[in-house]
Amino acid sequence: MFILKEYISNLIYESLNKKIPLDTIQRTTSDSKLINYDYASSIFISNKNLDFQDFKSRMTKNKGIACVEQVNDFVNICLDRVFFLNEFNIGIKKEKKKVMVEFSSPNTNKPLHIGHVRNTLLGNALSNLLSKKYEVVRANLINDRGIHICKSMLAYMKFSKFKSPEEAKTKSDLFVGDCYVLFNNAEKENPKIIEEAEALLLKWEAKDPDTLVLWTKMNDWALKGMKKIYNEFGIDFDVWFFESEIYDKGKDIIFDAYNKGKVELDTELGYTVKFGDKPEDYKVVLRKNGTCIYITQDIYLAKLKIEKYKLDKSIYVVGSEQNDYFDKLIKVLEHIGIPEIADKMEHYSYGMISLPSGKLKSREGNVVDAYTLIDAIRQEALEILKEKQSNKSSEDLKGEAKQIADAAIKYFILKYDAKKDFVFDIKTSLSFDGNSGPYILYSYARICSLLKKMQETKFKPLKSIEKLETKEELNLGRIMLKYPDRLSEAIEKESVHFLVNYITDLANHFNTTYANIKLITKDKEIANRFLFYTKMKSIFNDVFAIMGIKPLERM
RNA sequence: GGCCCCAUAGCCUAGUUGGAUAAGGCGCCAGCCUUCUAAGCUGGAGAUCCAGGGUUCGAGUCCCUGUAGGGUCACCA
Repeated sequence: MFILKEYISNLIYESLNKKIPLDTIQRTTSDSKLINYDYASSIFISNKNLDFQDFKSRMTKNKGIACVEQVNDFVNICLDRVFFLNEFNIGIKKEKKKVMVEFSSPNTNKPLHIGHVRNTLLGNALSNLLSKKYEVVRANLINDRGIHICKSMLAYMKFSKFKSPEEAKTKSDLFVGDCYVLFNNAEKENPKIIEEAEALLLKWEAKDPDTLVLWTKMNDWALKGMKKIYNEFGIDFDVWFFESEIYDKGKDIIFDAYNKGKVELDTELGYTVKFGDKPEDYKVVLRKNGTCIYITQDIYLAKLKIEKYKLDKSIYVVGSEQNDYFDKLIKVLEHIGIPEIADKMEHYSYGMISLPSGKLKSREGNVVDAYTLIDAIRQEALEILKEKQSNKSSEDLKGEAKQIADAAIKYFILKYDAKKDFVFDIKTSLSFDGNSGPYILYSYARICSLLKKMQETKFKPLKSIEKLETKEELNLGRIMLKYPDRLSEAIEKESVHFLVNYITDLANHFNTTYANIKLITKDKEIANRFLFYTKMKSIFNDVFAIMGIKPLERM
């Protein structure tokens, strides 16, 4: 697969007789201004003494270079798009590197909410994206122990009107979440109830049989619901870590570092790493009584991941509210003498989702849980389908509505730059027209339908594309050729939204062409177009696969 | 208060190592279905790119200051 940026930069470099360094040859962006060209370079602005005519004559000798012109101080290059389209195929050169992406990582005391949905879809798409180039291990860390779990358990025993989700006629993870809300309401009345939850945690840690039975039961309820959502979104994990199995590990690492003098035992704070003299440079890593805190486990897990799975990189998809925490975690690892672990860790931070009413607060039940989101959007999709395909029963349309809703959610979540916060308003956020999941799905269905209609004409097939028939399709070809560049940039920058924007742009131009040009005409033209739009379809398929969207052949 | 993130049309966003006329969508206005799928397409109005300074041939993009918003400052996870 040609990455044009590299390919052309190299040609320019060669054609200038290597008078300037390769890395100063830059592509200029502003793609919308390059409709007639494929590539622009500003080298002649910063290197006025270069001989353009000489450059041009060398450059045009290369295969696939159609023209080289000087416009407004830029060197614009147009390619023989047909030549490159025939060379074009999906797939990027693999690199022998192993990357773990940990994402989703839910607590088992409450159901997944919109914030987890962002995490999960983002982590999944990032994994898909990186697996184009690297070997990727998908990991999920289940936060299945701790005081918050005990709160739900206690409330279940004391306040729940129902014995089970079945009895309450509610989804099992929502049921657990309801218990959590019950606890927090009770705590407002009686703050001392927290002591009972703490007592329950001690019983859990002492492996009290009755407590363990209840804990197992409620965790199963929570996990069952979460797995259902993973399943619906088409998300799999290769590795599951359970906090309950590792929460008290990591002490040895701390004690070892303590013996080496890297960790201090502060009589006030406990076992502490001190990067500097000020209190903000301290990080407690173990309680003074020797019991573990969260970071103790994280230190252990960081090491475990990298050593057991022989990783070159360990990515954590975790919200931006934990930026400082991850900075500290990495610093601690460096400081206690395992920088080789720290070096491989990366916090993939993403922004918060808030509701029009304000911040998400799951303890008050002020959340959009994943089911509410999914159900609402499916219902909406079904209504639209019923209107458009009134000849079918609503049972028949349900499957299609599901897929459209799925695409709408995924597009909506993935189109944003991951690091940005956004406000989520279920009524207005998930659009079915314009820049949306349904829009790219619809464009794809049109391409499929077009190809099918073309086949029905029984045209004489060609081995390769011979020409692009219209100005519009020449432009489409230009956009298609950018795909490898976009893909490699997206991998490089770990930015899924590059591709979401790209595919929207491609869909946009395709629809323009479709509306303005009659595409099924003479045999010879159909033969060219069939190959051309088949390639376009493969780009859609590739991006859909990364986004985790299942395409529809018709809608 | 310290540290971190962010600021682009009425609204939501893109703007990929600084480059040509700041791009798309929503909403608004005017059009396009007897012809390959109208969840579509065409045209129009709408932007002192938060403010001020700096670096540069050139700044939405880099640097400084300020302002607004968000995050975070636990022996919570």
